[in-house]
Amino acid sequence: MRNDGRIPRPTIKRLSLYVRELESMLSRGAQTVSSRQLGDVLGLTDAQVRKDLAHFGQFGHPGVGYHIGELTEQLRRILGTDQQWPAVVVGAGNIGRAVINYARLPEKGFSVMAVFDRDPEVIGTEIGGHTVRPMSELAEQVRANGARIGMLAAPAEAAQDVAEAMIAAGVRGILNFAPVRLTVPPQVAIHSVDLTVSLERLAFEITLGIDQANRRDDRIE
Amino acid sequence: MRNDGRIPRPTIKRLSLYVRELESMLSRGAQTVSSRQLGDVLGLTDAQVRKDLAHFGQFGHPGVGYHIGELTEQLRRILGTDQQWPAVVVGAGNIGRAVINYARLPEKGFSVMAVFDRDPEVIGTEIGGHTVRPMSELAEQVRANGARIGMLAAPAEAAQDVAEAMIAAGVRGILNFAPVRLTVPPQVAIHSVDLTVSLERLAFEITLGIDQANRRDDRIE
DNA sequence: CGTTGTGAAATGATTCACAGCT
DNA sequence: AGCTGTGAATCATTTCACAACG
Repeated sequence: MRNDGRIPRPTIKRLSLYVRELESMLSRGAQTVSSRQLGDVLGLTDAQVRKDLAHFGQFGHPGVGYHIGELTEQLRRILGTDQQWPAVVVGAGNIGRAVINYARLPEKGFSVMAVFDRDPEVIGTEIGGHTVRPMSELAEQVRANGARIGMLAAPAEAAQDVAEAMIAAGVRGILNFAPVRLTVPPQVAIHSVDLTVSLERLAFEITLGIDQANRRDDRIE
Repeated sequence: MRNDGRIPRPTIKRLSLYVRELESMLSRGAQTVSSRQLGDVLGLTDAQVRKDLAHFGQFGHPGVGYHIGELTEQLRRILGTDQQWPAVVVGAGNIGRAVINYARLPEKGFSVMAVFDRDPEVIGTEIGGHTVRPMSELAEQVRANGARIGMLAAPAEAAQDVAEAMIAAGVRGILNFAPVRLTVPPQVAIHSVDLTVSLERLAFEITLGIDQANRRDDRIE
C-alpha cells in the first residue's frame, strides 16, 4: 500500500462504496471497469475515482481500466475487511435484534460474538443464536473473543456508560445507534447511526426542493 | 429566514446535531449558550458554529450568546421538523420492525402512517399498532396520508423496485436501509443508512490507528 | 468585559488537462 | 485508440481576526 501520508476524509467515506459497487459488478460477471464507468454509477467524476484509488497504490491498467476482482481484493485489504472482525452487541431491544439478525454481516467480515443487556427479563433469552448475557460478562467476553468492535444499541440514557464499559473492556471502535453524542478518548473510533438525524436531513432537503441540496454523491450515503 | 443562496452541505449535516445538542442542554435547564460552548461539545470551532447559524439569520446576542429555546425553535422551523412528517415504511423484517417501534420518532416530527410488505405471510399481521398491508395499497395510502417520506427496509434485491413504487406513489424523500445504490430522479431526496458501510469505515479507522482519521466532528456522525 | 457576525486568509477537496503507458 | 496517474488550477469550507454590540 503506497500510503503517502494523509488520506482525505471524503476518500475514506467513499472507499466502502467502491467495494460495494465493485462486488455488485463482479456478481454480474464484469471483468474490468474504467474510472469513468465506476464514477458514473456512483455519481463521481472519473478524476475523483482515480485520485481516490491512487492514494493507496497503482491498481489501474492504462488503456484497460481496473481489473475488478483484483481491485476489490486490494480495497478489502485496505479496509481491513479481508480479515474477520469479532464484535459485541450491547442492547437487545429492537435495534440490537435487527443488527444481530442482519445476515449479511459475516460475509462482510463482521461477526457478532456475544450479546449483552441490562434487563434481567432479557438476560438468558436467545436472539439469533446468541444467549443474551449480563453486562458483568462484557469484559471477559471481549477479551475471550478478541472483539475490537462494539455495537451500541442501548437506550440514550445508558449509552455513555455502555461506551465506557466497552472501552474499558478493550473495544477499539464503537458503532453507536443511540441518539446521543458520546465522549470517548481519541484512540477510540466512533461512528453514529442516528435515525432522527437522517430523517431530519431528509426533511430539510425535501423542503429545500433538493435541487440545490443534492450533489450526486452524498445521495448515496 | 435570511437564506442568501447557497448553504454549504456540511452546514446542513450539522444542523440536526445542533438541534439534538440544544434539546439536551434545554432539558438540563440551561438558558443560553455561546458558540464556544456549543462548539466544544460538538467538536467544532466557535467560528464554525457562528458561520453555520449565520446562514439562516441573526440568532445570537453579542456578549450573551444564543438563547437556547429561541434557537432550537428557529432551527426546528428551518429543518421543517416543527411540522409533522407522515411517512410510510416498506419492509416488515428486522429493520422495518425496529424503525416502526422506534418510540422517539413522533416527538421528532415523524409519524409512521402505514406499513407494507410483499410477503403474504406477513401481510395482515400487527407491528407496533400497524396492520401490515400489501404493496398494492401503497399509492392509495401515500395519497390518503399525505406521506412525503418513505422508509425503505426491504431486501436489497427488491429495493430499486420499491423505491420506484414509492416515488410513483408521490413520496418525495427516501430513507434507504438497503445496502444498494438507488437510482432516482433528481427531485427525490435520498439518504442511505448502510450498516456494512458504517462498519467498514469503523474498521478502517481502527486499522489506521484513528489518530489521523479522526477529526472530531465526524466522530459524531 | 464577553460574544456575535463577517470579511479576508488559509486550508482542503475536486476538477482540469495532459504526459505516458498498453 | 483508450485509459491511468498526477501536477496545476479551481472551487469549497474552515479558521483567523477584528469591528461592532449589549
